[in-house]
Formats: sequence, structure tokens, C-alpha cells
Amino acid sequence: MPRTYSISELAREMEVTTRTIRFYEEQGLLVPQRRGQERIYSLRDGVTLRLILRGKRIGFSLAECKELIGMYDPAGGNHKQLSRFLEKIAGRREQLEQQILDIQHMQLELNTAEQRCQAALRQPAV
Amino acid sequence: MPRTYSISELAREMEVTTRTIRFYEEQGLLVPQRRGQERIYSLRDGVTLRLILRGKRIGFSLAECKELIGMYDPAGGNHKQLSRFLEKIAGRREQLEQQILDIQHMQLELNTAEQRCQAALRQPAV
DNA sequence: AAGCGGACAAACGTTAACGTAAAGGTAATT
DNA sequence: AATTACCTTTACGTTAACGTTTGTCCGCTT
Repeated sequence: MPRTYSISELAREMEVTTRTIRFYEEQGLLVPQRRGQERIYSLRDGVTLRLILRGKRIGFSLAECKELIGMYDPAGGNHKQLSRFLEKIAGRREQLEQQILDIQHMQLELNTAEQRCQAALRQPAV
Repeated sequence: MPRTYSISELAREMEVTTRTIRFYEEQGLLVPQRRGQERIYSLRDGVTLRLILRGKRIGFSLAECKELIGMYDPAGGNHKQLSRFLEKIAGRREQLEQQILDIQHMQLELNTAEQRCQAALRQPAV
């Protein structure tokens, strides 16, 4: 008899709210069993949720997480899923590098704005 | 007789849409004169708009731009406005540095995720 | 008179990831 | 019976900065 969790147990363990868990289900990322109305989460559901949260820390959107989760395929050793994951990781790397460039650009603009500002302050009021 | 602009002229010159200009007015950032219904923009309105766009490039929100614009005070040499501007610049610098840290953190997470992934790929299918 | 370019206001649509009620059901406990 | 602790669904609210209609009006030209 494998261990199962209620929604609030799972929420506590993963440090998210129950609302979040229900939302992920609404988006098709989790599909727990039911006992009547009640949701029953398996260990595997827990793993899935952990994957989602890890994806979020990397900066993936829920849609991207969903794509990867949907490729779960233990029969083929998850080869396609893992390859896709690597692709997404590479893509994300590029995004982050672009973001850094954008930030650096803003930092340069900040410099010129600051200089302009200080120059204006040195002007006696006309 | 100082030069004036229609909304579409100003839009072309500043490379924004007329919708954008009207929106800025709606937010209280621009207050052009009117001839009946029609908006008439002065040179100073153009300068103001240029300030807004510069602020946006730096990463200021419209609310922040509005605050600065509202402090325009040529009588006092704009001393307060300029000081406030410098403060905001400093604050923005901190934000950007924090963002860079966040990005670097994600880059590290990407590394571990990638390694995990490659390790899994090296496992023959169970 | 008809058509055209430009201007106007009003108001809904967009995006992500939940937060926050509201209203109600069940089981165990006091 | 009342309280407590969980559980459920439904559905509106949040944020920023406009985009995108829709309908109307003006002056000018043909």
C-alpha cells in the first residue's frame, strides 16, 4: 500500500498553498486520483510537483513545465523528455544572457542619466 | 509663435502610437492644450514625452516617471526634482544588481539541472 | 453629396500565477 | 448540538502598459 497524501499534507511538505496545487491541476499539470470529491496524491504526484517547482526556480513557465511533464515515458528511459529538457535549458540560458545584456544596457543609461543630472545641478538657477 | 504638434505628428516624431500618448495623458503624465476636442502639443510637451521614454529605458514605471515630471520646477533650478531623480537612479541600480544575482542563481540551477539530466541519459533504460 | 484622412471617447482584451473570498459539505470531537 | 478541521467548487481580483475595436465627428476635396 503506497503512501498517499491529502492536499494539505502535500502543500505543507512542498511549501506551497493548496490553491497552488489546485491551480496546477486546473492547468493540467497534476492529475491526482479521487475518492469522491477528495483529491488523493501519490508519491509520483509528489515527484511531479517537485519537478514543477524546480522548473519554476529555473524560470520555466507553467506551460513549459507541462510540456516536459507530458513527455514522461519511463518505457523509453525518458529519452525524449530528457533531450527536450536539455534543449529548454539551453534556450533558457540564452534568455538569461540576453537579460543580462539588457540590464547592462540599462546600467549604462543610468550612468548617463546620472551625469546629466549632476551637470544640471551644478548649473546655477537661471 | 512657438511650434505645435498634432497627436499624430508627435507620435511619428517620437516613434510611439497615438494610443500611447493618450494613455500617458490619461495617467496624468501629459496635459496638452486643447482646441475644442483636439489636442495641441507644445515643444515642452515633446520634452516631457522624451523624458518619459528615457525613464522607461532606464526601467522606471510610469508612476515613477509621473512623480519626477510632477516635480518640474524651473524657478528653483529643479533642485528637488534632480535630487529625487538621483535617488531613484540609485534605487534602480540596486534593483538591477539584485536582478543580476537572481539570474546568476538561476544559471547555477540550470547547471545542476543539466548535469542531472545528462546523468539520467547515461543510465540505460531500467 | 460622397469619400477620405485624422481626431475623439469609451470600453473591453491581453498575460501569469495564483490570492481571496463566498458558500457549502463531511467527519470527528466535545 | 456545536465546534473544529479539512475538503470542495465557483468565480472575481490583482498588475502594467498599452492594443484593439467600435462608433462618431470634423474639415477638406472631388
